[in-house]
Amino acid sequence: MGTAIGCVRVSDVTVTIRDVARASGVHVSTVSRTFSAPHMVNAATRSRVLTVAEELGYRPNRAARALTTGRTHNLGLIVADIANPFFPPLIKAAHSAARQRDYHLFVADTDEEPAAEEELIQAFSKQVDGVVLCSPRSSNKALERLAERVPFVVINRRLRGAATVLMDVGHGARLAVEHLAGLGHTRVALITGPAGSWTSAEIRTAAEQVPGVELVVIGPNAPTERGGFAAARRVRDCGATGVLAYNDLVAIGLIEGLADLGLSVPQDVSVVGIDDIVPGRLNRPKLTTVAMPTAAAGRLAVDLLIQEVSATTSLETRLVIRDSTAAPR
Amino acid sequence: MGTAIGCVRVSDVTVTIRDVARASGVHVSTVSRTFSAPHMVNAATRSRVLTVAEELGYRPNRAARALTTGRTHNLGLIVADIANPFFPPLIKAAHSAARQRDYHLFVADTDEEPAAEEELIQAFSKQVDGVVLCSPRSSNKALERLAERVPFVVINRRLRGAATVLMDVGHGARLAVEHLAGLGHTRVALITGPAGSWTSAEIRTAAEQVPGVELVVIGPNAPTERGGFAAARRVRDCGATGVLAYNDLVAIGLIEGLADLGLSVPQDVSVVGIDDIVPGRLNRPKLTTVAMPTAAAGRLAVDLLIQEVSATTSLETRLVIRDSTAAPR
DNA sequence: TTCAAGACTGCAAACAGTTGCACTAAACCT
DNA sequence: AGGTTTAGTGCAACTGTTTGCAGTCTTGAA
Repeated sequence: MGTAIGCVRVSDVTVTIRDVARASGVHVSTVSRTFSAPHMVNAATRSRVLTVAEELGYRPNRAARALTTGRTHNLGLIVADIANPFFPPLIKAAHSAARQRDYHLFVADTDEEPAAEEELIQAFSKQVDGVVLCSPRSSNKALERLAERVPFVVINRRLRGAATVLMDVGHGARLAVEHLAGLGHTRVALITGPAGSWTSAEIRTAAEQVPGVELVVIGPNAPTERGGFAAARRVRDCGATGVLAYNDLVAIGLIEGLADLGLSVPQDVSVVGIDDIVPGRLNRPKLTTVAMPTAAAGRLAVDLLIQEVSATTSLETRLVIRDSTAAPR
Repeated sequence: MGTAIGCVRVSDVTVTIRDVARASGVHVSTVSRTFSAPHMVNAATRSRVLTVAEELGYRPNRAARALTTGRTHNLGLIVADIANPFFPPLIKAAHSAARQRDYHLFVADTDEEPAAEEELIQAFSKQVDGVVLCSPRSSNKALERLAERVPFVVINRRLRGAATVLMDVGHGARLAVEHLAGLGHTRVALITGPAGSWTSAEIRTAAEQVPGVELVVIGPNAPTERGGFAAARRVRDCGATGVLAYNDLVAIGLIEGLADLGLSVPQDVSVVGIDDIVPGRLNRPKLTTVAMPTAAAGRLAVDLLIQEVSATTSLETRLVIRDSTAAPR
């Protein structure tokens, strides 16, 4: 303890509150208060303690503090796949919101496995004041049980009893189909996601409600570029001139698949994606898409967590029109 | 304390080692040992304690443990920009390596500000066993000072005294230029990065060493899509038929800029990028690029940190040939 | 049979802070 | 002047866990 094995650290001097107390001639409790309740200590004493602390290089030990206060000033963030372009903007925003209030952020990746999700929440529980869960895959029952161990807020899933941040994909999907209709497309294909996906159902219900367009549902499909690529043939065969894809990756794959069949976008087929991830913006043609407010969701989720308010919010989505949609031939 | 304000938690029962001890009729130290040194406790006692612990839902409190052991089983990871497609694979790999050894990972984003970097290391110091720093921007002096407070390993920067993980861009750049030369390109443009970038210098030196090609250096440029877009005109004017770009974003922007000028890739100009980020793989044409082993770097950095070995490693890069390069007209 | 060596387990002191309570002195109010 | 606040500080107990030391009980060997 103290002396590390292998790589020996030069100065293992860990300055504690007691060192500061001794050096500034006050009791430890006074030092403690200068940091956690400054108004309770005399201005002169306070500044003396502060300078001594500065000199000694003292920094309060948050873990030790957590032991008595019960608040760690840490938050957990659990996503399905850090490397999925959908998440990084969310993570970044969550981190920034957390930092602003002097919280640190644990980030974890479940690799799409529900079991890992529960395991991680458990493991975090004592170490964080709360966790934000993105599109959790665990069962309601499991989540409700876990909610007793640690407060959390859920993004992109309805869960009674837990604070919730939703992004209104349904609205976005309707906008997308209306956009296609407005351009003159009357037959629109919907490339759905995996079977049983909440988002996919949401999109479909909304899309079906747009008057004046005939909707051809193609699916289920893998929510990936390959999934989109594979769907190209069925799109061509169904005679649709406009397509709404489950997400941007699918849209990008689809465009490629269509190109393989000699169809170009947007001349022959118009394609709109969902999510507004970076690769879609850089794609050629630049993807028309439903922008999901991932950054806002991340920020909001940590704010809710920190303020311990239990609300359910639905964030607006919007349609970003770029180059992959045009009037039909 | 205990009772949360605002959102009241149902079961605030935090089961401690003492509860388990009482319920299983042994001393706390025995319970402690069944978890942290199982071989020291009798098999029968151990299993009794374990079942009781399980029943009560006991989980050791890592923060409390850290207080005596000095090891938090937490790691910090600091990157310049979480949302930059270069980093997520690295973060994911680091997380996975950490999890494998039962460590948790704090992730932080400096927003490209050196000050934030130092601030974050400070803030982490008591809470982690070490931090991995990606391409730090802080001064050597600042970093050396910080190294006394917490062990760290640096990715993508040489720093004496600190464990280091490098990715050999130079070698990759040479491979790229050789690839172009092999295709028959004799005049190759190099789109450099920002002035003063270590990577950029590295790339240039290596590229210059390839015999048989005339290198035209264009730069400095912003390391972004816009930077690449803006460089298109100069590429056309210099008469090069092959281009090595500072990174994939620049390459993608460049391809777009060239298209704007009526030049297509790879028919008129061959372009190779560096990094191998997802948007490059999804781009059309699919980008030929120098793959940086970001995942390996993240994983290795974490391993070095945990094992407290102070080495400096250089990871191989390799050339991934896709569709943005071809023989010149 | 005796003694030493293990194998377990308990005791209590850390670890780095926070906080309710008690105490002192000064300031305020009639 | 005497009593009552109030501000500032110290005391000590507490947070959940680890760990060196010492004690007890077996076991094995001489």
